[in-house]
Amino acid sequence: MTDPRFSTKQRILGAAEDLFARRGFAGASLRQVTSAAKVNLAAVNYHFGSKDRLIEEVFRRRLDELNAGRLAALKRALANPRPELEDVLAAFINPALELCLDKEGGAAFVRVLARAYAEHNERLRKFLSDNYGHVLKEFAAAFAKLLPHLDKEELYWRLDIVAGAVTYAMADFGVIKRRSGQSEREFRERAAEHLIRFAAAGLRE
Amino acid sequence: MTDPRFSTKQRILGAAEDLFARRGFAGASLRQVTSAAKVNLAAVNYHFGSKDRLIEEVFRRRLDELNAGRLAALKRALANPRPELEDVLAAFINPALELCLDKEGGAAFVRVLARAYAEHNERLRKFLSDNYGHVLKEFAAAFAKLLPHLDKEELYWRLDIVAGAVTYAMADFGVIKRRSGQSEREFRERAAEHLIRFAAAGLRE
DNA sequence: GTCTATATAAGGATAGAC
DNA sequence: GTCTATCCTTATATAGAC
Repeated sequence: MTDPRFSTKQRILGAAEDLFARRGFAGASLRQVTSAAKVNLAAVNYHFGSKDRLIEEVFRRRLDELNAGRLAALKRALANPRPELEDVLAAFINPALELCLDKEGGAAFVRVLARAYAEHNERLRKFLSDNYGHVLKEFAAAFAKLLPHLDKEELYWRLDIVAGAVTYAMADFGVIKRRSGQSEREFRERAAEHLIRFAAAGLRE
Repeated sequence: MTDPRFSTKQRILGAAEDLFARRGFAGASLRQVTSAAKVNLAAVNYHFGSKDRLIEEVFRRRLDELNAGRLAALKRALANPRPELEDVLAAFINPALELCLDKEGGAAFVRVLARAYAEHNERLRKFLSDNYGHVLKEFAAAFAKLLPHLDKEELYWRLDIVAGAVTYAMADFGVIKRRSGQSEREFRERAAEHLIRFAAAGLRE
């Protein structure tokens, strides 16, 4: 009994994720969240203390796993004696793709992640940088090895562009719609393929 | 007297632009806007009718000029008998760059524009598509001519990726910081150069 | 851990004087 | 066109019973 996957806490996190994706952090109220989660309004403050802390927990719940997956995939890619640029890009992108496709609410979460960039919120930036900054560092080092013709500044410019393109594409902000008859999985996998090819070309240039 | 550039209406639009960029549409209240604009709270409803209509006017004030500039630049680029891919990309990007650099509040506006993508707001999407969709169509046609090896679906995928990278980079969502001693103009121009080179490589691939 | 009830602040919008 | 004052709704957060 009391399956932890459907605990009050998890239901709140799931509802918050969905509403933050659709309406933003300021746009989604705790009343809307608790109502969607079918829990009492007071439960948010009991379990999380405040709306800001709830927001952080929405990130932590997914990012711990996502970034562990990215690091593991990077390690596998670099186990190859001559890794390809595409492999490192895939190590970054594919775990996000799996999150989108395999986890309940995963697609909502990547949109929440994209919102975080737009927020420019210092508290949120610090939280993300403190907790997950090392992952970006490891990827940057791997790209640097594969692209020795780029100096550090040039490399960072391009990685910043790649990060933007990936974030935007994963969050499905674009105008391309899924064709009828095409599954969500097919659609997303195509998007990831295009993204990897495009980014690899831009990085190699 | 009564310089229209500093009218109550324009002051509200300027303050709204700044606050929407920094806090989002839901995150910035009309009280904050009118306080920053040094006008009375009731002035928003008098001049615009509602917060939603104010948001639309914030877009219209800039986008009319921005998109006219983009179309004019596209026309100039296509006047060349053998236009380069980079020229068409520049026709799209440079007017946004000028807006950022030369117009008071321009930098805030491009961030507002990026927020609009994240919103997925149907009302806002329809407003933007109705009023400025034809500009994107003209650019898509120009790219199609320059990239005959790409079928329509392939082309649209890539343009979607480019749009994301441009939006994200222009809104300054990335982690790269301006170096001390580097002017805002230098910094932004470098960003645009990198963006154009990167996007051209990804499109040609 | 979950509820009701409520404190307290802030939100958008408007009425009506000037 | 601009002001004050106010209506009404919604917000976050908490106190205290169960």
